Amino acid sequence: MNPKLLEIKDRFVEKLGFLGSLFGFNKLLGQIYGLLYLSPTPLSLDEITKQLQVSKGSISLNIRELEKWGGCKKVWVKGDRKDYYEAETQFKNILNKRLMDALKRRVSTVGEIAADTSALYPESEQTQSLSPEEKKLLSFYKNRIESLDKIQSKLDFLLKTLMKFL
Amino acid sequence: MNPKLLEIKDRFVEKLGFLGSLFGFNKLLGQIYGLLYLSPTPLSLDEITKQLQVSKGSISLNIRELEKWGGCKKVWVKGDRKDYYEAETQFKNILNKRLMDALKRRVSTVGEIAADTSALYPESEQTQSLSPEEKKLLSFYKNRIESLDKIQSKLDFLLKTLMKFL
DNA sequence: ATGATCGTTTAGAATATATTAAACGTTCAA
DNA sequence: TTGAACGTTTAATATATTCTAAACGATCAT
Repeated sequence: MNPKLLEIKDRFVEKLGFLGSLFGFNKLLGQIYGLLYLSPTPLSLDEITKQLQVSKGSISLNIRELEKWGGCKKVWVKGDRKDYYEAETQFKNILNKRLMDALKRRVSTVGEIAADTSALYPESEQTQSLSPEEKKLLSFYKNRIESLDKIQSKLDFLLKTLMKFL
Repeated sequence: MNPKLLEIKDRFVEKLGFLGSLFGFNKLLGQIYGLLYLSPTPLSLDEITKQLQVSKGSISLNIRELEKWGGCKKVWVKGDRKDYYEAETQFKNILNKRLMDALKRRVSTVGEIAADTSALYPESEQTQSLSPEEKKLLSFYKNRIESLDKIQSKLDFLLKTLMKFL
């Protein structure tokens, strides 16, 4: 391959690895995406392995992860047994399918914390036995935990709004 | 401390550690935030160390990180040399001050990749010496990299819109 | 059937990250 | 001017993550 073009590709792959790690993915996952993104044709595991100089196992693992996130998809190449992959270039799809799901799941965790913790609140009979300071502290806890719950609803709304824009 | 209340606090702290790691922070950072969030009064490094059973060094490191993200702030306690911290409870502030900055920085990285990589494009004279297939590949690269740049603008717009909602 | 070619799994090695304990510099009170 | 009380830094350790190489099962051509 022409050294100039190779340099572009390598640099791009490197940067996408960095971008991936910025977003909390494995660096290799980002690199694979970069490689597929700059490939006019689908690539097989072998080719990816050769181009990135990484073990087959790692590629196998990360490309499935990438697929799970909607970053690439398997394509069938006539007359070849190998699995071929191509990049999902519609960024909208990647965002919608997976990233948003993950984001929503994270946001909902906020609400789960409130639900989970409030299950530990003492029954009203038990509350009687608390000292005045303890009663005060308990209601402080309740207040704070409740506002966390409200935040969750807000974030939820924000996400839904955001998704309509995409 | 009353065991019932202690249990609530501990559970809450644990969950916030988990939440923190979900969002790519150090678990301890989340726990510290949880602890401060459920404390009616500001806490000193020592108290945090004692309550979380973690070394002073770790706390020092992570609380500064937390502060950097707008999750807590130092407060002055009259007559005490120690640093005291309290949670930032206005979630809006945390989001605005730091999380959004970080998100914007990440998004802008996408654009930087395009700028950085396109700096490697060969000069037009050099392009002459490329074979027809190479020329084709180069324009393919240019196309893909350009669309990445467009995505960056879109994301940028989305973020700005989102921030207005907050 | 046999062997070659796939992708996957896995146990151990390599690497990166988080944590501790101790040393350190500063500040302040005596 | 000491020394005690702070928060920070750091070097070593512990832990978690990532990666490799080899084993494996499945599929296909012969």
